[in-house]
Formats: sequence, C-alpha cells, structure tokens
Amino acid sequence: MMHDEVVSRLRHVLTEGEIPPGARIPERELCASFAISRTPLREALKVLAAEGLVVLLPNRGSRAAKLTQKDVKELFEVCEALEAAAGELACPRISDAQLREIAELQASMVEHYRAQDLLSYYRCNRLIHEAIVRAADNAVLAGFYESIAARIRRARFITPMSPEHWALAIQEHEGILNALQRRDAGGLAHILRTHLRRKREEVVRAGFAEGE
Amino acid sequence: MMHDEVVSRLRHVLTEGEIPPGARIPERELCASFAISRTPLREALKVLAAEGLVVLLPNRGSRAAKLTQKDVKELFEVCEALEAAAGELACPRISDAQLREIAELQASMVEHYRAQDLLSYYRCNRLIHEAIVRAADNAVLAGFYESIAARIRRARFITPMSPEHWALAIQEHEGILNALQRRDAGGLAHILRTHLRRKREEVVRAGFAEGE
DNA sequence: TGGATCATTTTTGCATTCAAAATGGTTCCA
DNA sequence: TGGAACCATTTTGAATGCAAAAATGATCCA
Repeated sequence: MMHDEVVSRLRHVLTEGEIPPGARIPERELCASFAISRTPLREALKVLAAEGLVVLLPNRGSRAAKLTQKDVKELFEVCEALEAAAGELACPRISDAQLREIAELQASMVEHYRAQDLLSYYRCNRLIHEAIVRAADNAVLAGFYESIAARIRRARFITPMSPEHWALAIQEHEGILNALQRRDAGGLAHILRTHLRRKREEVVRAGFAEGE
Repeated sequence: MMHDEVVSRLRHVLTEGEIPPGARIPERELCASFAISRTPLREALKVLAAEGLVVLLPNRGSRAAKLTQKDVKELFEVCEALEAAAGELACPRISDAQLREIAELQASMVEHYRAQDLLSYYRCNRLIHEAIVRAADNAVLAGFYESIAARIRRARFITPMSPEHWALAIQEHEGILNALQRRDAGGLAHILRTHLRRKREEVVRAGFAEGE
C-alpha cells in the first residue's frame, strides 16, 4: 500500500468514523486492519499530527484530536477566509460545466431540504462548497481547505440546525449560486463569509466542543 | 531528539539553507548530521512532503521541492487571503506592546532602506508580517501562514527589487502601520492585499521559477 | 566505437527487533 | 484498610535487518 493511501485511510477513520475525538488510536489494531507494520502507520500518524487531526503524547501514544471552543473559532475564521478567497478566484475561472454541476447539486439539496433529510442535505451542501473550491483551480488552497474541512467536519456537518437557520441557509445558497452565475466575485465572497459566520454562530450556540 | 525538532531542523535545512530546490535529499548524510537513524528522519520527510517542501519519488528517494510558475501563483493567492484575514483579525486584537514592536520594526526597516541594505530590510519586513499574523491570535492561521511562508520564502525575500518597487513597498508599509494603529481592519486588509499582489507581480516579472 | 545486456552495488521501503518508558497488578506493611 | 513499593507486562520510539527496486558500471557484440 502506498504511503498517501495509508494517510487517507487513517484520515477517513478519524474524520468519518470509527475513532471518536479524544479516543486512543489503537496502533496494533490499525496495523492489522491495514495489513501493514508499525513503521508506515507511524509515518501517517505524524503527518496527521502535523495536520492537527492527531495529538501525539510523548511515550504515551496518540489520540484523535478533540476540538476546543478556541479551535472551533480559529478553524471557522480561517475557513471563512479560504472559502471567500475560493469564491473570488472561482468566479472568473469556473467553467460552464462546473456551474451546471453546482446548479444541479443545489437543486437536489433543496429537494432534501423539502424532505427534511438532514444527512443528504449536508452531503449536497458539502459537495457544493467543495466544488467551489475546486473551481478556484488552486491546489494549495484546495489542500488547506481539505485539511480545515476534515477537522471541522463533525461540527459543521453534523450539528443539527434550527428550522429558521436551515431556511436561511437555503436562501443563502441561492445567493451563492446566483453570485457565481453572475460571476460576481465580491458578492460571492461576501455571501460565503456571512454564510459561514452564521454557521459558526449556530455551532457555537449548539455548544459544540469536544472538551479540552 | 524530539520528533518536532527533527522536522524543524529539516525544514530549516530546506528553506534557509544547504539543500537547494530540486536537489536530492541525502538521507544517510542527514541521519549522520542529526545523529539519528533513518526511521525518524523518514517520518520528518513525510511530514514535510505533506507540507509541500519535499517531493517523494516512489522508490527513487526524495528531493527538495521546486516552485513552478503555477506554484508561485497559487502560493501568493493563498498568502494574500491569509495575510488579509490576519490583518482583519489583528486590528481588534493587537495589544499596545505588539503595536509598538511593529512600529519599531518599521523604523529600523526604513533605516535599512536608507542604507540600501536589502538583506536586513527583508529581515525586518518578514518580522513585521509575522508579527501581524501573531497579533491575529489564531494558531491555525499562523500554522498555515508559516507553511506557505516557508515555501515562498526564497521567491519573496530574496528576489531583488527595483528602486521604484522598493520605494513603493516602504510607502505601503507605512500605510500598513497606519491602518493597524487606526485599527482599520478593512483598510489594513486592502493594503496587505495590494502589497502582496505587487510583490507577486515583481516576483513573476523577475522570472522567478525553479523549473518543472 | 557505440550501444545493448547483464552482474554488482547502492538505495529504498517496510518488517522486525530492542531498549526505555509507562501501565497494571500484586504484595507487604503501617 | 489504604497505599507504597515492587515486579511483570505492554507499549512506545528508534535502530537494525532484509527483500525488492533502482543506479552503476563492466562486458560483449555489431
């Protein structure tokens, strides 16, 4: 197995899944499940530690990182800057096909909203934001965004929403698509910022924090 | 030696120093010079590869990364977004002591400008930008900034400047300090953006690129 | 002579091993 | 009984060993 593959599989286990924040990372088990030895696994752990997904306690193993309130605040602040930048860059660069793709995602997202299917809604939502970042055509930006997104995913895409917030989010997303179609870079950046700031408030209000 | 220490020493060797972009990274020699075995060195290499400072060629070792024109463009775009965000966040958060520190750096930077001492000028310049990022009080932002800064350092702080650009840069820095002192977040973000965009143009014009 | 082929050496990636540190459990004594 | 001290076991971090891949270079033939 390739080094990068170990990193992504481990990242997946940590963000999407089986190992909750704060939990001990079972080195031996993961070695067995990935069918590799400790050396490549430990290399991947160091990489993810540098990314902030893993905390290494000297001589006491590694744990899945927990988000403190401050972490949430910082991650959202940076995410806001990155998404706004992505929006600005995407406007002049986005292709018609990409634009269509986002419009379709938007449509099915609205469907899921009508059906009150939060999980499917979040999936579309996330795909839209990722598509905008992709349209910015900047690999460095995309890399940072992915790293931030991985850390904040639980807070961002799991927190339940109040009906008011959900309705507002839908409205904002229409504004986002609109600005993109008009190629209104400044307008798009502005909506993305308020959109994310609102989400952040919601997350903070929901008291999301995984402790110290 | 601690894991993080190996990473920073290796980073230093790659950015500040002895191993030029594109050069082969001599694993055995570095092991000897750091007095460690290959295992911890390889862990550090993977971390820096994830950061983009090192490229790993499967079965063919690792090399110091070279910046392509596209890399330079992408890095400056993201750097712009991060510095602007840092400026906006710093305005309401910066302490008087930090403000004084930046004012002092600014003063000595002007001194070095008068003396036409490019190297010392760049050192102050860099310290000012880093101080603004620090004043933003956001560890995630600071981490990303450090990672970006490490990669474009050569382009940003080594490229010679035309007399006109240098004079302009000094002017802009006065504007930066001014906006900070007035706590004018929007204004500061704007100046930082144009400041960096101008630098980017200068770097591109100087034809900086380390090849493919 | 030029270049293709194959043996030799070096390098790479990973598994394994080893020493040091932490963990857990038992005993012993106030 | 409570906890301090000790020892066995496990886990961690790093060095070493090993097989496979790549680089080197020697040989041979047109």
